[in-house]
Amino acid sequence: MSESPRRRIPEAALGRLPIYLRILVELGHENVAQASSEQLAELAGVNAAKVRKDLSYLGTYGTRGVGYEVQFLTVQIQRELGLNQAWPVVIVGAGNLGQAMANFTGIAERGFHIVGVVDKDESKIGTQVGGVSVTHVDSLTQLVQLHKVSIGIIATPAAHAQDAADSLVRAGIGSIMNFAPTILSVPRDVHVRKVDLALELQILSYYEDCRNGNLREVPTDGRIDPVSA
Amino acid sequence: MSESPRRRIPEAALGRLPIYLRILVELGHENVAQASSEQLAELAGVNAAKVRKDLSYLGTYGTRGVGYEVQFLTVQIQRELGLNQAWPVVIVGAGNLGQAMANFTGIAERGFHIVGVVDKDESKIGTQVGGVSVTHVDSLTQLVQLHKVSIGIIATPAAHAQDAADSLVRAGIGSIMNFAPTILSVPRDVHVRKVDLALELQILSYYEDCRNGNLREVPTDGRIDPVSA
DNA sequence: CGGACTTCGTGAAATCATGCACGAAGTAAT
DNA sequence: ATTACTTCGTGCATGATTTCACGAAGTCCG
Repeated sequence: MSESPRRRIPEAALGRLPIYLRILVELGHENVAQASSEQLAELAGVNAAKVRKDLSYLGTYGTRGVGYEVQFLTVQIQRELGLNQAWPVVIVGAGNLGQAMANFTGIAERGFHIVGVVDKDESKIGTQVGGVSVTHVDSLTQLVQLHKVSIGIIATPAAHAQDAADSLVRAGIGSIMNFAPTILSVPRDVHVRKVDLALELQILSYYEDCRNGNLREVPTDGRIDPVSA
Repeated sequence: MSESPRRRIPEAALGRLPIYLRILVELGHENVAQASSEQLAELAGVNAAKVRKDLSYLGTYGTRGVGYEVQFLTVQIQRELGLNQAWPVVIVGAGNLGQAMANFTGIAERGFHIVGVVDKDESKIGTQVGGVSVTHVDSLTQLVQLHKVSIGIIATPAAHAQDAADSLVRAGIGSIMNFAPTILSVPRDVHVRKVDLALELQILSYYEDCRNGNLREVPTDGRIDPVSA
């Protein structure tokens, strides 16, 4: 595995890399030079073997008997995630969520740059949101091409999400983060990640309902009976 | 219609039930009486066999040769998810995200009720957010007990998220939705779901980087070579 | 009624993810 | 150099999830 280990990283592992990255950046700020998989696992709330396996997809960057170099590993993960550039991002929908995303410091801190917020509602156009002024959705293509944007965020009501997606795709975007509770249909080569806030609450509702004695055999003990119908 | 054969639903399937539910509700609004697993799969963007298996965890509610009754199945999923009651919810943090969540209609539409928003910043206290006025975080316990709240949302900066979690746990909450990019430490019986917005963007960044032909060589010596296409 | 057709429910195979356990490779100290 | 100790990398077993494929159970129609 010396030359070109550009194997694809499994989804599950990929989803944890940003977590390790955040932890490493924090450790760096505290001037910690090295960290073992054990320590990282502790901070990430996972198993140490998992940390090692996840990191092994990037290459063999650890030192046995010592651990990982914080600075070095930070850079490797950033590079792997494509974070050695500032990605320009557009937001479609200047409602509460769109505004929240535009103002979200965590996004800017991690190297994403909101270059535009568009909406179809005339009353919102011209208002300042997160340092940019809202423009009409018709300006999307222009915006995308001008700033070479490849990531779009859909923060519209569900009813307009597919329209928003179509506009983004037409404008030439390659990846979409979708907050609307809708299954978008997009060309195969466009990547969509959905974030469904109500869905998350509904899952919590399930667990709360379980806890409240509405019995469903919770997973605390391990063994499950094959109950017949 | 045997007595509830409530075996535990696998996480993966549980995560899709809210999607089926949304689709069924929509179909109901369009006065569609029945739907096959094929149709549901199409609308949910998944495989038909998966739909059937997922639904089979609830019981055998389909009719062979016909499909599923939309109204009936809707109710069954709601019941399974514990959505036959309106869950009161508190939000900790009245920043952009907290406000967006408080105002988010999708949440109210699905039977969740924001009964309070708290913050530690004096300047925010008293302001109206999503129909309630922001109170001090010290009033959390009172709020939780008064409204019998069991679900809390953390929308604070990362630095205060653990404090927020501690307060919620002390107040007696059982489930937490955490927007802060932090691993919370909570008692074992408290359920946490994290929603990490920057993380999602970082994953999109990875795929965009792949798409851009950035076939990253992984040098074992640590040299970083910014390969451009 | 019977045969053609539809669609569910589910065992079994295939795929993916996790966690253990151990050898390999390093450090530290004598 | 040797011994003791640490910690990585990974093969392998186990578990979870997805997908396939097919029998079972229903509808429809002549």
